[in-house]
Amino acid sequence: MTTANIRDVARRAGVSIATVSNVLNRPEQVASTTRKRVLDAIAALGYIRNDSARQLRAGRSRQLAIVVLDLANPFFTDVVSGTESAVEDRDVMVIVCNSGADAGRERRHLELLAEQRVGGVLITPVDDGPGSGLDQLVRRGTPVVLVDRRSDRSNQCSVSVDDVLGGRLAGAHLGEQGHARIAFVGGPFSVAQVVDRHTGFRAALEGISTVTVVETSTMSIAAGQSAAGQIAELPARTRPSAVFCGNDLLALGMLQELTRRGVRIPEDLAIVGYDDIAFAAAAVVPLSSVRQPREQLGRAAAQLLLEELETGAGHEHRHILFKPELVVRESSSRR
Amino acid sequence: MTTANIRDVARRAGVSIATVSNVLNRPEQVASTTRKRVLDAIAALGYIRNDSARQLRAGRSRQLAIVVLDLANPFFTDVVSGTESAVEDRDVMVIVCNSGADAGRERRHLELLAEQRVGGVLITPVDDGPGSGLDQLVRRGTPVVLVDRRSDRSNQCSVSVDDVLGGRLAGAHLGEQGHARIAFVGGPFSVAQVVDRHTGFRAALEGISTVTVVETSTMSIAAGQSAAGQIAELPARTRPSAVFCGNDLLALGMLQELTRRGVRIPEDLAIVGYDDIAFAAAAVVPLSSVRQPREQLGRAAAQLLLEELETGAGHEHRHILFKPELVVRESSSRR
DNA sequence: CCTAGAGAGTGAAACGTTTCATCAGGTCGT
DNA sequence: ACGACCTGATGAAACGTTTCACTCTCTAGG
Repeated sequence: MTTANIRDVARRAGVSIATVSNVLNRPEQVASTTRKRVLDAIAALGYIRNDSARQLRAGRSRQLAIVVLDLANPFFTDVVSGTESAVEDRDVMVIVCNSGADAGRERRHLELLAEQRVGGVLITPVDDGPGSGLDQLVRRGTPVVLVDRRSDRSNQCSVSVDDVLGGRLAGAHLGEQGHARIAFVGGPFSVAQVVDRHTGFRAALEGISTVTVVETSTMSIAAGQSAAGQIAELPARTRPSAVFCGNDLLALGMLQELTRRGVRIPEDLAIVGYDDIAFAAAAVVPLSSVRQPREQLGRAAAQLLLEELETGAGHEHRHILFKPELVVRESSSRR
Repeated sequence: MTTANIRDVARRAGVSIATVSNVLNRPEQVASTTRKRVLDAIAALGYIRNDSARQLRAGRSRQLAIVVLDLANPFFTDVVSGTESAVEDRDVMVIVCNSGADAGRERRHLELLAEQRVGGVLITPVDDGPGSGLDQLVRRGTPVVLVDRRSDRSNQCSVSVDDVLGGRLAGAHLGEQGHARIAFVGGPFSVAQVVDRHTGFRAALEGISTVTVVETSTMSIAAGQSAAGQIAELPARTRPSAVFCGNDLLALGMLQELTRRGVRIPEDLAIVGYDDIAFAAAAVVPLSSVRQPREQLGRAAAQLLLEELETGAGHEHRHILFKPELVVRESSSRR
């Protein structure tokens, strides 16, 4: 299906292609009668700009990409929805990519994005070490904003949430409730978020209660279920009376499996999750959780990126740190 | 940041640009020593193909798009993950768009995709009437595959699941359990899925039990909660002893709100959902649900699209209909 | 020794825009 | 009446590929 091009439009309207282009890009510069003629021709032919040509000429594209760790986690879909709202009617397209926490997939995505010459990338990276796809992208000069991760390097913006504080909130809350033995469930400890949340958590409970750690290999519902098994099988005197889960998926899996085993939540064991995804509030035992401003995260990141695209070279990289907020629900409130 | 050119590569390798292009696209046609020289130059310069130019020349792009109704619904993220798996290492990029069930957003997305000259589109349409963005796209010759929706027109492929059968499975199951009064919760009835599921459901219960309908305006957790309120407040003698929800979000909202009001699931009231998203199985009272082959749906749709792209004009449109499967869990099993 | 053909490489056109410098024609002030 | 200026329109170059038709060189077969 060979689509009409700008030349066809020009011919039909009896003007030059430059004029058609002007109608499209600087309508005020062309006489209204000509403009009308051109617009009619466009409508008649069903002309649609060819963005490839546009980009080629412009050197850069009007596409942004967001690469998330796990599209199946509602946390990330909310972040995505935040960035989408930030670019609404900006004449920009957002490409959503899912790395699935796999470095290979991440690299492949970034390569394709580089070939597309995307204008910029929002990413929660799996691998941002030297030589990684991300590293190369940044070095090539593509604006990149890290999402949900503070950047160690200074050649990029980042938007993140204070995970240490989040952990501390959870810790303080459970401490106040008088729990003497508490578990932290999450992992792997190679990911910064886990470390930070754990650190804050521990700090808040220093000298107040003992904290045991159940390390998981992922942060999924299934991992939560199996961690629940481990905890339920501990001898009664060492079993914790509360757990803090590294995210809500873990917490939901935990909640289910413990209930199945006859452990009552929160009477026998209190649970606090992290992220405050919609499913946390909607659980049969509504889940206490450390809320992250998910949409805001995505929105702020997009704004930073757009800003960088506009200011260009003179841009100063910024690092935005949001504060999380504890939402107490039934799963951790002693009645 | 001006990136290296194919011309730069050619110069550095001491060959013509045609040869560089050959190395990239038909490596077997160039002598191995030259090839090596070119590859070295590419590596040294960090050359990256410019896809805009490539597309411009080729006339079409190597991008597919999938436009979903609601990215926050795990059902759709699973479908997306299915299509992603189908195009793995196909040297194709999938663009994920979220219409959010909003016709305006859908149209805007489709316009941008048309400008990109995407190779094809997978879509669960909000609006596919004449004059809609989708209609125009198809008319321009872009291959389109409908997802989770059977197509009335014959100029496109479609992949869907037999919703009437799904409704029937749910109905038969609840009928067998001896429920005399059953409610169907879902809506709006302007969407085909709702109508079909309801139809099948009713058909299975014909003459067995009475079915009342609670129509909702969306299929969200919140809608489920408010529907639960309505049902709980019915006088005891007309209150149903089982409900079938149009999707799992509704069912989860329902499950929570009813529990909160002291209704025991499944003893006082049985619940069956639809989709079988991960959160259904993971609920505290594991949710019975009509399972749709979510990833398969996405995968099959992508395969159909790829097939159409390869065969070109001679392509015969196909309509794939999957069969759903009832998964009985605690929420509907009388013990 | 001559020619056919294979193998390897190349020049140039084409894809569809945008934009810059230029031009035609008209208006205005002096 | 004449230059200065403005408005609106245009021709042509450029963006970075891919590909077609072509040339050149070398080998093998007769």
